[in-house]
Amino acid sequence: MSQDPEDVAVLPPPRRPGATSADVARLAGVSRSTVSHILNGQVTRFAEETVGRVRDAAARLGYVPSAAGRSLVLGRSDLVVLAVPNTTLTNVQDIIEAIAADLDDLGYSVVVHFDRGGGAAANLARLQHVVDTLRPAGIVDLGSLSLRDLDTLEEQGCPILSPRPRHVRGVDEGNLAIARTQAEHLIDRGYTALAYAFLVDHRDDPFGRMRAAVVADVCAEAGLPAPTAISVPLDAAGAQTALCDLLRARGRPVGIACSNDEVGLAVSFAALALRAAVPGDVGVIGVGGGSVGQLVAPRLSTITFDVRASVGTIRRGVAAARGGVAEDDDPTLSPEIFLVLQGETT
Amino acid sequence: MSQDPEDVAVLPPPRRPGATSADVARLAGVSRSTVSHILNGQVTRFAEETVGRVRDAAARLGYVPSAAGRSLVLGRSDLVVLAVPNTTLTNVQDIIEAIAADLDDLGYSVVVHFDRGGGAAANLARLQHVVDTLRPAGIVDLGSLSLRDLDTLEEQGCPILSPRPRHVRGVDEGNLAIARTQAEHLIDRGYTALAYAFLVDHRDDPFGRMRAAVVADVCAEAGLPAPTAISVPLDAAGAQTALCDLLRARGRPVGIACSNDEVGLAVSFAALALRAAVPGDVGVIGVGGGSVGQLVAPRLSTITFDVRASVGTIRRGVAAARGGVAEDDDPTLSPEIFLVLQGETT
DNA sequence: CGTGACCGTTGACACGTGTCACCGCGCTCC
DNA sequence: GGAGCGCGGTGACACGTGTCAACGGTCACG
Repeated sequence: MSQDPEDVAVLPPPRRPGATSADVARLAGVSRSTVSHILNGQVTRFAEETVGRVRDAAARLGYVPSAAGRSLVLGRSDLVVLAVPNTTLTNVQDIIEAIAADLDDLGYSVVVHFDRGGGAAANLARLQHVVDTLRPAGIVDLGSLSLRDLDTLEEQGCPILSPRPRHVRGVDEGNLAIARTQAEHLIDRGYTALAYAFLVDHRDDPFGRMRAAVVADVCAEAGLPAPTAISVPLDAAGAQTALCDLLRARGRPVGIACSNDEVGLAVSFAALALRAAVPGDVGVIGVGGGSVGQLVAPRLSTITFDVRASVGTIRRGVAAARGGVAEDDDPTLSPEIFLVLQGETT
Repeated sequence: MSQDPEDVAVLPPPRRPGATSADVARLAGVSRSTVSHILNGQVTRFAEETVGRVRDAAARLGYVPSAAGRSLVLGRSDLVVLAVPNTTLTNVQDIIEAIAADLDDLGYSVVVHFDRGGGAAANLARLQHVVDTLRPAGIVDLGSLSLRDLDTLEEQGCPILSPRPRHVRGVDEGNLAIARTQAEHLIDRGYTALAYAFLVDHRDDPFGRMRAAVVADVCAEAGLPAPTAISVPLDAAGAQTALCDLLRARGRPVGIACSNDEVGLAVSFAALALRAAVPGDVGVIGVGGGSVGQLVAPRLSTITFDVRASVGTIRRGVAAARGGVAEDDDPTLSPEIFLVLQGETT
């Protein structure tokens, strides 16, 4: 403090530590308020020459506003929490990547929050803690939260950027729409006997049971007999045994909704080995949208997220939370359509 | 402010807004400093009864410290930036999930940062911006950064939690160790003619070229002829054509390092269709560790990250950055071993 | 000439936290 | 009986930002 301020202005550290807005103000010869206003877009209220000086000083110092300072005064951060369900969607990486890229362009950073074992209540509590701590600008839910959870979080002032899930009868978990879509697809293809294939030896997954329950609901709605549940191990012999038992019990044709693409491929391979026609004798639909499923013959029918639609919807959610409208809003993107069918061949 | 403070203490909002440490102090009848000290572990310096009162008050109010406030005063946040390379590692989701879970237990949140098109310099600049803004507690690199990038970031006071990549001769990109491991595996298996299979029609990927260059280096070191580069489309017919051309040019046997598991499976299927023995006439190794590769016969040799080792190493890095030692440090986890071979059958 | 409006700019406050230095008190020891 | 010491606890500051209210000056208008 005994140092001449002029010295500080004469020797602007070009890259060393994080320059503050006070440094910018000093270098530009204005007050810190002015810097803050100009750098936040209040340009019209200042002389053009001042705006130039401030911007130049900021650029010269490599000034980057501190997220901590901003969050503190604004009461919310520039973070978006991405809630990822504990499911095996093969292209989850692509989805996260696309969302992160889009939000990055908008100036947000993405904090990932994965569901973990311990039940829905524990996961909500963990998410709650993160929200309380980080005060994020919003939450994007990939199907991990129930409608009630979403409402709870929104009530606490944390906007939900993702669309409300398509309503599923009897349940409120968004990702269960996957199971409904699977069942409806198989029924559309003419299968009147359905089965649900679990992945044997998978980590504790209350999820699978709920999906199977949704398939049962759809069958009941359509007046079809209740689906059979089978467990499929991820090896050729085991899968054949499981499928063989199913065919003996239910006869042909049978449509099998699988808990993921790996199970779907195992079932599909097993059917071919058993000389069953796919599709025809056996209908198969997976979940995940993995590229391998599209590599084999016949291509595996599978369900995945529509990355483009979800990104567009989230972009719209961000704009709404900001109180504006997205510049490049694409009205053809329905906020309801999140799931998409790939390779409708099995 | 005209309100009696007693009133505030009598009506503690149980869940409504984010209670501050001042609220806790008021309710417990102590100063804010005391609350801060006790809640940060300075327990021995206070009377047991006071500690109890403070903790009770904090619990009753559902107090959660503000990340913004902490970050501001500490100069660093409780965020960890995870730099994800633009590669098709099938199990990247698992890796992210495992790392996020582990860091979550340690009290950190994970901000994902994906490589995007635009080149290494642009990606580094984006990462730099995030680091300047967020002041993260550390960076975990999954192979996106060069050694020089890592040094640059560490110099700026942002510790690198992930291990320095195994040194690869002539290059400094960590993920290129993948290509070296692939090549060495094929050579170990007795193949003296090598090829590198690109994914045709993939997004612009300077990555693939560099991997192929590493394979060429390994061949040169081992005194083998330079590898052939082929492009493999993800359909059965196209893959067969590509493989057929290769076999005609190079003869048998040939070991093929593939840019990912999908290419590996395509090559493997094509070889079987061409009545070539796998392994034997054709050796195949992919990248990604996808479960489908382990489902088919023969199981695909593939390279993936050792999730357990990487998590252990990162945990150690966190402890080191904190200036302590991880409680449950497992000394059997070498910080060098990140890559692991799965299903060594093709 | 007085009053009001407008322009460009600024001072001051609040946000919530961690921590350094300090304070009072009761006890012990010479 | 006074000095010293440890215990238990606290006041005050700093961190970096956004924004409200207010400032001085100039110009137009009555």
